[in-house]
Amino acid sequence: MYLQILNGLIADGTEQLSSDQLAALAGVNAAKVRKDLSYLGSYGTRGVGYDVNFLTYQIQRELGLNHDWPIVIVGAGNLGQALANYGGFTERGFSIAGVFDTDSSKVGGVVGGARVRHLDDLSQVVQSKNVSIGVLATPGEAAQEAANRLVRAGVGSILNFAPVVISVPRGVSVRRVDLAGELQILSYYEQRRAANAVAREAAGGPARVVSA
Amino acid sequence: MYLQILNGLIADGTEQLSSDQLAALAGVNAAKVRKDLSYLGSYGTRGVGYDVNFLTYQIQRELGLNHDWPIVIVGAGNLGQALANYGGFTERGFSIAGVFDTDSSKVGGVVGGARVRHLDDLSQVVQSKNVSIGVLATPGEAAQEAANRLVRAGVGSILNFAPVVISVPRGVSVRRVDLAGELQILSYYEQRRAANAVAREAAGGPARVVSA
DNA sequence: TGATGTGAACCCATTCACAGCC
DNA sequence: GGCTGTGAATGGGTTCACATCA
Repeated sequence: MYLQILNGLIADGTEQLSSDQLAALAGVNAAKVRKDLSYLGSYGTRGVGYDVNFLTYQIQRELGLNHDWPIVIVGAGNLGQALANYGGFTERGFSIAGVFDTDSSKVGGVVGGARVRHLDDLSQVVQSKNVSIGVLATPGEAAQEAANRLVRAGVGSILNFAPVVISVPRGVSVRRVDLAGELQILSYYEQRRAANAVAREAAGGPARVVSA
Repeated sequence: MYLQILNGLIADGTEQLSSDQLAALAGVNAAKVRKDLSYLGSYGTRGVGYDVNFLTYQIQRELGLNHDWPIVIVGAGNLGQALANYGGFTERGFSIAGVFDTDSSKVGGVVGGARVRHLDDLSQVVQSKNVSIGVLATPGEAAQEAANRLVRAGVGSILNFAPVVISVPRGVSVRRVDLAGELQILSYYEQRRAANAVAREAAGGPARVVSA
């Protein structure tokens, strides 16, 4: 998140900022910002703040973003196509080494400027292009099998967009993005908000509102 | 996450499960599962476990998922189109009340079975269809202005897919999904894994591997 | 016996508060 | 004076351990 905010500041031309300012932008405590950044080293200047460009560079280096990471996308359905077309990945240093599917009506088609290949070719591409990150964008039913294939092919990390929890061998990292789940969380807030509104109306007094 | 796992179990036909089993599936501690579920009430049976269907219903009710939530999608680019086409939202009770854009080349087109409308019509749709959740899928430059419009239209919660942090008035909830950011986190793991592999090779001994 | 529900203990991220430095 | 960097204090989420009950 800090990195994203810093990128925005660079675009604006800002060159210096204090932990206070960064904290306000990130919506966190200033002490937390300083503590977090202190784990990277002492890159601030007392009395002045942090140099935006330098700090950005240090965070990128720590995250391993100083070189390109090739990724593969498994699943060329709605979501897979969107992710392949989505410029945000390549913009931030993740090149798409291949898009894969098992559906013969999809294989051979072009998505995001690349031809869709059959999942059987996964291993070959992962190994020849040194891919270590895979994106899972299959339907739920196919997700576990696709994950198995990714692991067997040698991928070490999986970003799972499928609406199921997958299991992987120890040592493989998984992050799951549950798109509908995010909406569910918001619906919870909205339900609380609605309940509060009702309570307020009944009491005639002010009521607290749920906030993220 | 519990809900998602439970949905999978229902599909499998599982009817009972213990906190131990659920914990294993969720990758957490069994005590945590029991503590979490205890906040909903005492819906387990000592010596037996939890009834999958009943527990699912209780979680859904708590999250406010016992009725449909209409949502609007702002931004009909790659990501917006994908989200509109993505079946996962409607499947889980989020109907798409409208897709909006400011680009005249997109307005009037059809996405996800619905016509794309101009952002100027946002307020009208939000109010007539009682929409309280908005999905932001615009480019970064347009995100803040689109968020302002969502808030003005009366939306109370925003799911932000734009690659920037937006600010909203107090009382409005925002959740941000940073797609590339997720990959960045994985790239960090991979960098560590690579560093460990090098260290192991140098030492000739076993090395620890980073895991999520 | 076996698994839940929960007070108490624990642990670690967050915050405070201030010394240290520009 | 102003802001960083960090030891110490805090607070709350997580885990333990066991009373409780089917």
